[in-house]
Amino acid sequence: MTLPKSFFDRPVAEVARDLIGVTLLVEGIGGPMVEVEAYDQADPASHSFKGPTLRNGAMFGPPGHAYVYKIYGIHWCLNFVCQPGSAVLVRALEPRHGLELMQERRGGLGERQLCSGPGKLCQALGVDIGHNGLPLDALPFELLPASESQDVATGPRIGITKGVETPWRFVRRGSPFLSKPLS
DNA sequence: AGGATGATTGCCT
DNA sequence: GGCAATCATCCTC
Repeated sequence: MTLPKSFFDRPVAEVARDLIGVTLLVEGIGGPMVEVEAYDQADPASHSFKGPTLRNGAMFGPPGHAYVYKIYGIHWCLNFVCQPGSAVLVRALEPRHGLELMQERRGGLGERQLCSGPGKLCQALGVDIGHNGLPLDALPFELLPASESQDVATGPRIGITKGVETPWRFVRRGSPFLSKPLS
């Protein structure tokens, strides 16, 4: 069964860690997540740091919904809203379901390059602003718990200039599908 | 009303 | 390793 909204109504770093290994499907396309990052309102790197705005509105809505935004005018990024002002950015997953469609959307690339980054993942899964605010416990989303315990490692988040000291990047240790090695 | 900027990616040297 | 692409949002005047 797909994860209930209550799964997200917890401290964001805890949710982020527990999401490693959880299978994310959008219209049946996706696979187990191997890299996520946590952001909360006290965090200067977070979109929610300065309070609600038009863009980040979903981050202040109820837990268990999607927050989608466009970055650099080009790429979409998918987040899972947790407690108010906090969310988990989905950065990479292991392509397992719907490989053919993912490759078509991404331009016929190898498996390693299909979902190894937040923008790539959204392109491969067909996520865009139309998904902003949608509940995560209903179609087109499915979130299926991992069947085995996961070897999770943490490190500094990618691509931020503030809040760099908060080690809220969570990865499946040794996964070949990360956006970057842990370092 | 105008300008700086970004939780990125891919192409070029 | 360096940098351009591309634009809605947000902040300042």
